Amino acid sequence: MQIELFNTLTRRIDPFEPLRDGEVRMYTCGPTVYDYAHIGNMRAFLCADLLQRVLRVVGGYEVRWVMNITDIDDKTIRGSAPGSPLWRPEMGEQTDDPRENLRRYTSFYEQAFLEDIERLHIRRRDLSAMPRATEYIPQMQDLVRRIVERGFGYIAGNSVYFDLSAWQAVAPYGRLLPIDLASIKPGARIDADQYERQEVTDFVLWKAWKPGEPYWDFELQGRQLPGRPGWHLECSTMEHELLGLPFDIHTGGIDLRFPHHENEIAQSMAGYGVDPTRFWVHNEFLEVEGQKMSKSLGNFFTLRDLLKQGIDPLDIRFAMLGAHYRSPFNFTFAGIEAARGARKRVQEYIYALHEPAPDDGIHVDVAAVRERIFSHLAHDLHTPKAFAEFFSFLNATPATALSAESRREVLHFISELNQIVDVWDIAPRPPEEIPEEIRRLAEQRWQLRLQRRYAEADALRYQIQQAGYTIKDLRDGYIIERL
RNA sequence: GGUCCCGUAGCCUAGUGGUGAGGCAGAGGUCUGCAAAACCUCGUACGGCGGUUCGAAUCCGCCCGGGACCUCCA
Repeated sequence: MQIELFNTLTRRIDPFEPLRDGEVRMYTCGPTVYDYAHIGNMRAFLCADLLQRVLRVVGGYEVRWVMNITDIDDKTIRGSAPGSPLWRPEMGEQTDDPRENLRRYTSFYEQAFLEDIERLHIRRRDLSAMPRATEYIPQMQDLVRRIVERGFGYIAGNSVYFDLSAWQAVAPYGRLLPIDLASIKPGARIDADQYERQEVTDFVLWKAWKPGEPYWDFELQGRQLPGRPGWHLECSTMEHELLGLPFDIHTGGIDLRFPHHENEIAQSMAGYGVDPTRFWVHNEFLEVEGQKMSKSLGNFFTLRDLLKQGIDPLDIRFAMLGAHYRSPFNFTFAGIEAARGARKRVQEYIYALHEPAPDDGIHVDVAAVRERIFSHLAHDLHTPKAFAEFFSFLNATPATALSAESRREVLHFISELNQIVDVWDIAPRPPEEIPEEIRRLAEQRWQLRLQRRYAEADALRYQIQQAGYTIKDLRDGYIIERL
């Protein structure tokens, strides 16, 4: 099916075709591993995951998906510095080597991140690579060298900067977000990489070493410039190395449009001579109870915070997919509760599809429903419309009324849909592990009930409920379920 | 201060000029000894005030509220 995507570059929904036949190359700006990821970060990765799954399942493409790990920047350096309050015992002992400390610190949070995304069913197997920035230092240095050689970079104070005015003389800048060009101050430089979005200025490509910080040797134009890469540089380099330029789709949070992605474009074009990607896909932010999520408001959550509260990560996944990726998603606990109920309802429907069908079961046109739902997904990942369509179908088509053949077809379709949504179990209802004691009580109750000794039967049911199980009476028997 | 987005029934989420939107919660009903589950039925909502129009949630203006980027905790 033809996929269409909103492209930040063109500001409209464009039909998508990969540059190479049948294969989509896609890059996602990954986490900076300085702390546990929060649910706002998670939304961005979930949106990317949705996109790559829709490309595979609806578009029928092979997808080569790369998400980087930023393991060198101000925050990771600060966190791994000697005496840092952020250092945790699980990271081991701090050493005399800043680079080794950085490695221990970031690998701890990288591991935590991998665990987090796995819980949200962002599958490691779908990612063809998760490169760490520190493993591509020589390639980054090569890109800096290219940029300088072509006259778009210069050395100043042992750092290397991108010469924005030289660049603007030959190419447009501000393609992703209209930038007020008048605010550009010629020659002004920015060193900070704390997601530097200070001003439209010459941004740093290579940052000079400061005592105590990790550094890599770098020789440029006969000068020794020990230091580390600037933030924007890593993505430009790793895309080039792992996907090849140009590639198809670049995703990230909407905040990264400027300056990060804008600078990425400038670097890649200036250094490699290639406009790196054709589709820029940006997801909107997450809010909490209608407010910006921030530590000062006390509404700041990591995924782990929510798991501690007993929330099922798949309910979070389902809730987030319920909002369109270009709309703000309002995270509320009531919303998660609603998602839980809706998800469970579908799960029960799936279980019911596995049960024996009546002889007079009705037939449904599954192909038509599939077509409608998938075309909503194909049209700029419109999950809300797809879900509305899906639930309308479920409402109109009770599982219990379906013929055996239709049940198979519906099940097959839901299983296909679940290759994208990935929050349901397509298998039959798993047998409950019911303790012998509970089974005995339930059987006793059933016998009492057959004898119409209801008061005694109810007392037993109450006892069973206290033990955490519930009885559902059927026509000729009963089932026991865990509460 | 500049540029821009949003405000939909109790709660979420779609919908950009002209029948019904989807989910959760809630109400009534069928079934059941009772219940649970399942199934059926039920909600004329569009922040406020003006304006344009035969007709506005949808367009325009102002106001209120939330958010984004431009000036580092996404």
